[in-house]
Amino acid sequence: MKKTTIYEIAKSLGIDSSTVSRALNDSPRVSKKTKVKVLDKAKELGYSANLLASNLRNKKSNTIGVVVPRISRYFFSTTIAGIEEAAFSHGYNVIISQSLEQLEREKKIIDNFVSNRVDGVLISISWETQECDHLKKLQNLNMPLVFFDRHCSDIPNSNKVLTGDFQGAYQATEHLIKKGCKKIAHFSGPQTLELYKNRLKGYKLALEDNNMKFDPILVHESSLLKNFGYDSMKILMKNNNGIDGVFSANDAAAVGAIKFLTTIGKKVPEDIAFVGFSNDPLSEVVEPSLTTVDQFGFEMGKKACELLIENINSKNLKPQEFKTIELQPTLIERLSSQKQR
Amino acid sequence: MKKTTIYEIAKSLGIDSSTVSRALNDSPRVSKKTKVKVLDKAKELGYSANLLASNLRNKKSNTIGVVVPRISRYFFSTTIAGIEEAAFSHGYNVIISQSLEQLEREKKIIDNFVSNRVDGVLISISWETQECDHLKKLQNLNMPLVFFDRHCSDIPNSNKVLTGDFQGAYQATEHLIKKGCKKIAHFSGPQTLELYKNRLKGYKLALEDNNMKFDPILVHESSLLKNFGYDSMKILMKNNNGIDGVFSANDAAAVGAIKFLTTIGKKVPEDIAFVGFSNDPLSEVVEPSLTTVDQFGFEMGKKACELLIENINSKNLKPQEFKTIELQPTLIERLSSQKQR
DNA sequence: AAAAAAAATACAATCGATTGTAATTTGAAA
DNA sequence: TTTCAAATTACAATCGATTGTATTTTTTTT
Repeated sequence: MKKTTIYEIAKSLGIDSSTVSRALNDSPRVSKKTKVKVLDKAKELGYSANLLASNLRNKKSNTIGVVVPRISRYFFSTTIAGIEEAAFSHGYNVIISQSLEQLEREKKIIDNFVSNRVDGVLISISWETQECDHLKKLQNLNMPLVFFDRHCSDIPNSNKVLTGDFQGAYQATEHLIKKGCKKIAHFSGPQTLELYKNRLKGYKLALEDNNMKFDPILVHESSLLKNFGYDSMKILMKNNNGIDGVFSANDAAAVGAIKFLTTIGKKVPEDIAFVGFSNDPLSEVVEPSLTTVDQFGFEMGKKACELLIENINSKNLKPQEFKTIELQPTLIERLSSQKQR
Repeated sequence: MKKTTIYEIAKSLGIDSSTVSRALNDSPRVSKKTKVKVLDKAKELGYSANLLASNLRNKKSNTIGVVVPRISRYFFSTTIAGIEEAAFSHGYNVIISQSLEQLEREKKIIDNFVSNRVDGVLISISWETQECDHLKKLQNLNMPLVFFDRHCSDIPNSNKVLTGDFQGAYQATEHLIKKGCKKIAHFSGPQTLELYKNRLKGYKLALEDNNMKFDPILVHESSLLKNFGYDSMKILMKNNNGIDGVFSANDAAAVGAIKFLTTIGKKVPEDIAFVGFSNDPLSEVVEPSLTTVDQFGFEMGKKACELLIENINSKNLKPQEFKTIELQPTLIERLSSQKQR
């Protein structure tokens, strides 16, 4: 079942392949009459352009490479939906690979993207990614690169679309304080990632600004999976140190913690109030519903992709000025923080 | 920043490009000595094979096209994770596009895949997809195609990886009956999709096998979003027809329904027991936790991708026998169905 | 040392589309 | 009708890697 090429069209019409090519691309150098003939014949023969050939010649693949830690994590899948949306409307394809939080895999993926000559790369780095030589290589190759959500502090000159993690965390913590919490714990994520550092900083500053002292013992660092939230809460309760609020750097851990409290008969928010981060679908469903910080994953993906495409188009035009877009998150108040004062 | 080609390597070593190519591919026709020289020079010049060129020549893109209705739906993102896993380990790239449940978009995506000469296509069709000419076209082009989860009854001769929807639904319904439910409602999805038809059939047969009469008034068809579950439950309760169990064709709708019952003070499972479908993360978190049917999305994606790759490799060897793999789902018992008899 | 066999390398066409340049055709002006 | 510019179309090289065939070099055999 060989596919038709422009040569077949050309031969069967007795004209040259270059004319066929120009006709198909609606070039002004071809007469209307021939264009019609070519288009008709193309349809008749079921012609479908071979983009492999076209891309080779044009040195452009119309493809964007995306690296995420894990596709099935809700935030990332939303992000991808946004990327897909923007890419689709600009005529780009999207290759997606997951690093599974492994640096080695991430490197392989990047190499593969280079070999496939993607026009640009969107990445949210893995936990393990500390030195970013593989990404610097991209920049040296002059290949547009945009970070989203998780970036490399190692590379100052780069395009990024981030959440206002600091502000979000500050708001979340301040919200708990306003609701009357006196002793607030924090579930934090891997400190290799800037974003968790920033959420921690936001938490810290909100405390200080409200004359509450920051106590490292109240900060639990983990991968923030649900069961870690459960376990962290257990430990905190065992030490029985009068905690009455928790700001969790993600929703899953908060949900785990709430589930633990339910098992021991503690009330949320009366005994302990909660704020999470991300607005995961879980947060709306858990009992009581979880106050959280919406990160706008879809918009982030869309913005990141648009920024990348902008970059692709302006390639080599000017010494690129790097942009950092920060999407300001919004606190969504639900029941888990509605403490009576 | 021009990229190095085999010609540069060849020239700088004073040998022919064909030798370089063979050296890079570790062909036995090249001496070890030259291989070493070539490899060294390649590294020195930062050579990265241009797969656009290679793919054109080899008529193989090493890329798999995937169409899903919506990436951010948990089941599909899990499925994609499975696909990615299998693809990665076989050296394939994955292009992902979402139909957003629109036939027109689906058609465009397929055309694009053909133009990009993907080696095969994995698809879970949209709601709107009833006639599948665009997919038949793929088959005519001799392009391997595997359906997963949602397939086209229109195309009998095809490869599919499906859930045992009938069996799952049967089990779920029977489970409710065994727990003592006497009047069981069913939330069903769009009947354009085989899978919802099958879940309905399973529900029906389980009733009949247990001498309970099937009452169409108890079947609510919707898109199964959370709020539809909420609304359906409201309607069912308004009619006050003594329902004491619900089998929902997905988890979101069940969660919505449970949330409604909470607002009117009805108890789950005491007053009304629930079983959902899919084992969405929500199902574990909702209060009470939702008994559901695990669909093994990851395995489905992996299996589908492996089947596709098998197909790609055996292309043209034999008149393809079509396979349908059915993954048998498992009932996960949680609290929402633990009714006292 | 010459002949034959084997190993290594070079030449050249190919995948399918694009594009600068050259050649031809068309139509208008003289 | 001739002339010249404009509109069409054809020719040929190119993108970068692959591969069958031809040629050269090396090794083995006699």
